Amino acid sequence: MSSDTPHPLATTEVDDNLLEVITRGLPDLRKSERRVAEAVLADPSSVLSITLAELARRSGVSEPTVIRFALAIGCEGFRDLRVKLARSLAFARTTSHSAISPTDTLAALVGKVFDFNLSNLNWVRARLDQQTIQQAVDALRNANRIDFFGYGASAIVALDAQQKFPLFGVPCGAPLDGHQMIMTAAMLQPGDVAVSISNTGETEQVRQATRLARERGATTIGITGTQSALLEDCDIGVLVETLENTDLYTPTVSRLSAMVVIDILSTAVSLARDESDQQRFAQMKAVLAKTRAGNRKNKDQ
Amino acid sequence: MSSDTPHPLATTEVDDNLLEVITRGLPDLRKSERRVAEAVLADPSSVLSITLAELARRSGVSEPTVIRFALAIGCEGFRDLRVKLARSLAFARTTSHSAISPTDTLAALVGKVFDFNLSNLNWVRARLDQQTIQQAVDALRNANRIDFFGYGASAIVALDAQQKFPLFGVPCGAPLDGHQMIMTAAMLQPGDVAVSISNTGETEQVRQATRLARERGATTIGITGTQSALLEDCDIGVLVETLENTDLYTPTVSRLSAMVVIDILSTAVSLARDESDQQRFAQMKAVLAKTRAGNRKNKDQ
DNA sequence: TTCTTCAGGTAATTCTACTACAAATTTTGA
DNA sequence: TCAAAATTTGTAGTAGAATTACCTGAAGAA
Repeated sequence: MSSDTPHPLATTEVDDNLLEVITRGLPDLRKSERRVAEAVLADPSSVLSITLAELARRSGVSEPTVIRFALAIGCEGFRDLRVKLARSLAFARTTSHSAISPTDTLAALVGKVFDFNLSNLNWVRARLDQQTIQQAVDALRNANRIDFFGYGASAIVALDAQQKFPLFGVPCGAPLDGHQMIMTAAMLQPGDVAVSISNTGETEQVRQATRLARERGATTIGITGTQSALLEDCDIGVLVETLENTDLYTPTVSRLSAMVVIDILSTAVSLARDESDQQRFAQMKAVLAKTRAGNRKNKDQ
Repeated sequence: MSSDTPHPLATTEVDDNLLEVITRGLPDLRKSERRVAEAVLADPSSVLSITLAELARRSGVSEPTVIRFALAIGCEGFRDLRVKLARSLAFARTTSHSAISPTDTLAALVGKVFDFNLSNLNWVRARLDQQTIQQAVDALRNANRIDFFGYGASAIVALDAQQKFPLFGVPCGAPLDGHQMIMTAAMLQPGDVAVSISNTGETEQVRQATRLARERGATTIGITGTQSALLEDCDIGVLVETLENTDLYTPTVSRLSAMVVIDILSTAVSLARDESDQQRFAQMKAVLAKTRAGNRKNKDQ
């Protein structure tokens, strides 16, 4: 696909979000091409239904310039640009997610909440640093014991993590109050891993436990929503940049994002661990299923 | 959009998967249109890059027939078909060939997990019954007390919900073990609401508590991933249809989906409740922020 | 300045999507 | 059963969309 268009801005990976490619490439474009880029970014979804000539008119440039723009951002022509754009827009249909208002119908509200969460996940995906994730995976796969520290809203993420990781044969904990955290952290030793989760990265209880864990020689992984004090305290700092949460009514995004990151970590770790562990995992699931089928009194899922 | 193409197969909602629309509409198409449909279904992604004439040749029909086919399935022409197809394929791509394999690079894995979660949320969105949600909102906004029942993995969703709803001035609980659930349910009375969460809808502890709550006269809301026994037990049954979880390594989807539904419910309820409650909410946030700023020892977020 | 280079436009060209109409096929009614 | 009506499908033609070739003018270098 991009093999015959070796332009510097050509998309390197399979599905890079086209809008992002455009934004990133903006400075490298020529002046009038940039005008096209801005016109596209101003109202991306409309580009799907208008013609090349119309886009040229909107941008105040000639038609060939639009084509040159398309080629410059790694498309094979205007047709291809439309297809790629449609694909990119499929997830984040609403680029400018309008704020939720009390006058919204329920249908509108449902749409907005979904849109917001979807575009948030896209946002997070685009900004997640793979190297850091790799480091975290490496630390976790070799851990003798893993403890998850989360307080308040982040406690839920910690619990989620704690439910997943034991499946790979590593003992896990998720102490929920400050004292328990300290006690748990105090018991850690080299070879253990502490995963601290806090959206603000300022929660004192979590920070204390993290510092203590580090002093004890454990590897510390921090997961926060902003560059924060907690990340400084950690050996490995995973930054999960969520969409600005200007809206009063959707505080879920940070939790949701963190859970997806946890999902990635646990999946990667489980793949990295050796076969025997995977067998143990399958076995364990089988037993669980049997138990559930037997007396209908067991754990959900 | 579909207003000027009042064809019976026209897409009624925003984003129905086009491939599904085609499959569903197959029997209603005329013979030669069906040939086109089959050609498209045989290799959907290639349609994005070929011309109308080429598709006609592949299908063994004339060019106008291809256009008629496009109109028949609710598109506005071949151009529009390509755009809609590209959008649908953005999801389908993940749905079909997203099995995570041990040979995947970390980057591939990250992409797949995100893709899977994103397309899942889209899936859920398309299948969520607004009427049921409306009923749930109506019940919740008038509740004197709300209890969330979840066990195992679903306990996390219950906790999440329990963290959100008290903000609107209603006392909430989320008992986590079977005994506590029964005790809590036994204390409910008319005017109270019990929200039971279970992906399988078969968890016995949750079902027991739910039945008890209903006997006590409380309104019961069930949130499950499949049509299940639990839904039968409830006054209001919210079905959260997630993507088939064939994959061993991503059990998060059901939890994530349920959390988004909870998000919708809490947002809708908060909008529905009167001003005074909203003020209380803002006040509460202010106090929380002050406390955190003061001693740095408070709740996250 | 004059030459060179390159961004960007004009105009011509090709091809694509679509329309009008006619042929072919199927259905209906006597 | 056959002819008329209705419906499906193809042929041929066309508007206009995307693309290309080429030219102009501006900016920078010698």
